[in-house]
Amino acid sequence: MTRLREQVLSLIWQSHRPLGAYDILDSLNADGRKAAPPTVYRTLDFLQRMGLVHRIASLNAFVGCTQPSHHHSGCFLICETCHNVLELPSSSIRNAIEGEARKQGFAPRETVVEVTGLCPACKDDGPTNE
Amino acid sequence: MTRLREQVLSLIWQSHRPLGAYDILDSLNADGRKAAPPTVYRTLDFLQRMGLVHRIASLNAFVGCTQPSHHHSGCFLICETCHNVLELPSSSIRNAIEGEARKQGFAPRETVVEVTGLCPACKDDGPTNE
DNA sequence: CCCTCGAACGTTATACTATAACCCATGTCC
DNA sequence: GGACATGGGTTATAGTATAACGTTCGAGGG
Repeated sequence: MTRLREQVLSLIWQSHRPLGAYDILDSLNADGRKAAPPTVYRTLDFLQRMGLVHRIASLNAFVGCTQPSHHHSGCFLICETCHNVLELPSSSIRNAIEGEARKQGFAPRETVVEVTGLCPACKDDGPTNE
Repeated sequence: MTRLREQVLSLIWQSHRPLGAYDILDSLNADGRKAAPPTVYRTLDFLQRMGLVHRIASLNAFVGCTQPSHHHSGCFLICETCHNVLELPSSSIRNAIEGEARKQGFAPRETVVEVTGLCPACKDDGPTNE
């Protein structure tokens, strides 16, 4: 765990919503570091391999993992209004999906589950928040 | 359904594996049409709205829908070796996921389920195919 | 001690994906 | 025939990601 990696992980954790790679890049540079895209992507790759960060494919963005202990990727609820992301543990869903895949003779390696919609707060606020 | 839309849909159907927007663009232009990216993206948007085409978020690519009758998005098994994609109907999985989301007070609008791994053929071929 | 090697990161350039904004042609409906 | 909606061409640019190579530094072996 180097200074750079700590710095990126901390940025991601502080945000509580998905950050784009270039958001991270800008923060790093605002912070005095002279970084270019490969630096950020390499760091994100590392953090993903460590299970500390997830990539949200629907958004091309990155969030902190809420349960770094389990390495499995989660199931994400993505609010279209406030852009917060909630990670569900819900390995049962994952198991169901991968079981279904195996029934087809498919060998699953990684599973992405991303639900887009409205989070409780934004749903109740009605259209005022949009 | 215009000529352009038929042409794009036909390209996607003929390929049986995800096509990038720029692959489609190149095919169109090889075919005599003078197209630019917005033309392709607009057409893809239309075909998605019609439920004829799905976007694979993990790949930034597009596949034909195998069941255009049901509008819901499917569950995709993506082979890392041969790049074929199998769409599972499996609305039960979708229901389970969205039920789980609603339990959290979340109002789901769209759900992405993408499983990456090895398809039956590539799994059995072993590493020879890689 | 010096050498090698690998990991981490910097640097430059470029590839790939997607959209904004504006234009014009055509068809429909009153 | 004028108003308006739709489809699609055109130009430019924004946003996301990687290739390829260089530099530094520390660990371990001879």
